[in-house]
Amino acid sequence: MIRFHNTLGGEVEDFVPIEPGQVKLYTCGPTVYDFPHIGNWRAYIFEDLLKRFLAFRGYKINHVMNITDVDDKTIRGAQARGVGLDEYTRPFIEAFGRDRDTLNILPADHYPRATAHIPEMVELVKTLLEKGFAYRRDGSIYFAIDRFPAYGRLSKINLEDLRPGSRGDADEYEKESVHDFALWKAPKEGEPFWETVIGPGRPGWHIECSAMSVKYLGKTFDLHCGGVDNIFPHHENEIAQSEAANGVKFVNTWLHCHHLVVDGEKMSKSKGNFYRLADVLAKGYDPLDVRYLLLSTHYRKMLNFTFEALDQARTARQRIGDFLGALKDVSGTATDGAPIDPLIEAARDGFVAGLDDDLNIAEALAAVFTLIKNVNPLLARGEVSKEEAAKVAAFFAEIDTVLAIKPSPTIAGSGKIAKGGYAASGTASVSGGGGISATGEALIADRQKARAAKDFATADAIRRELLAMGIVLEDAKDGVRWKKVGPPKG
RNA sequence: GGCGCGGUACCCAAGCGGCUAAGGGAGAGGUCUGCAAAACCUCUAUCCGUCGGUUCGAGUCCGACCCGCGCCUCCA
Repeated sequence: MIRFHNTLGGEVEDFVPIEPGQVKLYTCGPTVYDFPHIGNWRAYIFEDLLKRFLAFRGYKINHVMNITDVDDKTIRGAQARGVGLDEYTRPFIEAFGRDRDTLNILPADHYPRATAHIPEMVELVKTLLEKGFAYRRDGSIYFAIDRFPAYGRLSKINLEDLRPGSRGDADEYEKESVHDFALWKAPKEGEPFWETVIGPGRPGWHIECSAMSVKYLGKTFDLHCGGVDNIFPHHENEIAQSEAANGVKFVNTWLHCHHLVVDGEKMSKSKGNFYRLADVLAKGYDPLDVRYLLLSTHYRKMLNFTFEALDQARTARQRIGDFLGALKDVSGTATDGAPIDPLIEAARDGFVAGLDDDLNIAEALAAVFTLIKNVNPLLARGEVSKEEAAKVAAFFAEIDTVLAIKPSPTIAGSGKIAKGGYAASGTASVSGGGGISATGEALIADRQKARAAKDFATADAIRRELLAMGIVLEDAKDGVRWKKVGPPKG
């Protein structure tokens, strides 16, 4: 039984989907006014883990992720650049897709864009007006919070307790109550707007998620995810709009992932600790090492991003890669060592039990590393048969449908991924994915010749040269193994 | 002020009432190796922010306190 911590109620509870075997999932997507930073990716990777694990447990998933392509920031950005909204947001949408693939995140089933769903939003606002939950003021339409008594249930907020914030937003005209929020914003000079039956204007921030989720998932669906900062007001407002309009429960389970901080502090451009994915990759790190790091801390815990932690993540992932390489090299037939099957089963049980428990990734990973720890000694003593090694490798392939931290064939082909290759003794013909340059191959071959001639000075010089190229050599009994490594530690 | 999160070894991080406190990284010694690397073996928290309490028994429950952090209408 899978259990999740539901923000609504604040407790870990059994997960029971509305339709057996099916999960309807909505995750808050990017506002495409800029490139995402690694904190955004932390959230998307958490959602990917969630999704992959649900699939692993046999669920079919219908995943919707919105693309917010009209809001204050996209409008401001487009104006500043003197281009249309569509032209302004397009590169960010494309970059989002690229980075998502780079991080091995499965695409959603639907990526509805706000600008493509104006009629649905208008319809929803119309319903709210008709039902008396909304009112007009100076061309804008607001949601009247005091008509929705359940307001504040998700975030456990009492409106009276809210610290009165600065109310200098020029968009806010006269509202009945300070906390009422805009469903529809009156047109302003120079801003894009739509002519609709509820009047000209553009949608408020929250309405798109309510309108698009109902379209693709129905009035009530299973899971809604986002960052903790979305709890209030965004998700609170979504609940108010959706439940007021539809008269039924909006979402059964809310999952919120905690923030990522850098060196213990919130990322900010002024502090110089603000990283986008490209900034990290530019330092030579493998994107899947980044994925591993962002994945390996429980989603409800604040994640402190440091390059030291990234180095540790890389090493941990390397240990898995080395282990898989060693499995590949097993050629022996049989053995009377300890049986492998129980070790694999124990690992699988631990892995599933961990993730079943509100995605306890640490427990799941511990089970995986324990398997490595148990099999490596057998490997070292030559007590693993080829068949057994294949079984262990198959297990890793199985769990990697969830973790997705191993080089995938497509990305490995680009040669960016640290992956063990293997060169038969003396020939340096490399096999296996990962790719290595022709000069690299030639150097390995030269070094093998030098070693055969006991010219160790030359051999070591070549090894250093390859290291400078980011290639580490490991001399094994039956040949030389190479792997690519990232930037130097420290 | 309100709501919430966290403080477990040198670092990261599980455990949340009961065997010798997971796992990863780093470090020390050893085996293997031409040397390395990887792997293996051994070691590295009598103790889980502090002080009380409950209990036969507490990082694990209760209370108080001390730190660090997040949100309170831009924000994953």
